[in-house]
Amino acid sequence: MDQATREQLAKKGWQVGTVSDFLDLSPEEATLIEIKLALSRALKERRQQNMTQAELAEKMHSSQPRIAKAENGDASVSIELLLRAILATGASPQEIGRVIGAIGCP
Amino acid sequence: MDQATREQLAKKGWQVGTVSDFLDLSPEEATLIEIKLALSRALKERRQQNMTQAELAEKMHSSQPRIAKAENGDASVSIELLLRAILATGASPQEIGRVIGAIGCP
DNA sequence: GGGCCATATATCAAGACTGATATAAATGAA
DNA sequence: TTCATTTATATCAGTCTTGATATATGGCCC
Repeated sequence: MDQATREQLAKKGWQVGTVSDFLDLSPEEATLIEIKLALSRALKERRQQNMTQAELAEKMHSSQPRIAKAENGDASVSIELLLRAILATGASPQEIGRVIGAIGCP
Repeated sequence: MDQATREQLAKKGWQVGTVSDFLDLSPEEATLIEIKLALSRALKERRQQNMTQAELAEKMHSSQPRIAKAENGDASVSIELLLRAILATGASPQEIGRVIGAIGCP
């Protein structure tokens, strides 16, 4: 993860323990964050093709502000909510598998 | 999802709203549960090849009882913890992607 | 400019998830 | 069987995530 990415993450509330911890995330922690970011990007792409944040929120019994946070990779959004949202856009497990499997593949 | 699967789930605490709701989960809710179950099965397989529950727990700063619950598909375990555990066994995003992508593929 | 829609940000109480702890059950070797 | 190891179950206080709500910003047409 490069420095620019880290600064972006910090702005969105990502922190693991102290700030100094944040400077060297374990590979596992970094991968987990990458999974979240990949899911939020995929969510945004899929949702934009079919509906508005408010519509998706209603469909999945959540709220528009929470979808906004999910799409922006906010740290307060769980993977669980990201997956629920992506599934609500009509994605299949296969599509989700592809999104996660593509992480780190140049 | 067949009847036997449902009965197993009920025993582990899976419920969405009331029991009657549980009898007809939305496809999205069902898929989310299938994702969790697939991840917990994969976790158990991978972990057993290399280490004990206690060892894995220490490596990822969790506890042995929580790993046990994760491997048994307990409803009180989040996808987040499942992923952290699988990553701690050394799995790559690609392997996780395969696990999720294989859901529903006979 | 104003009005309208979509998205972003802030706050908060209620509920879910967590690690820790204790303990019980299973497994297996001697 | 007894003992050691591993795994399962139960409880609980602290923390994190949630939906709801209010509000702010941004774009776009008139």
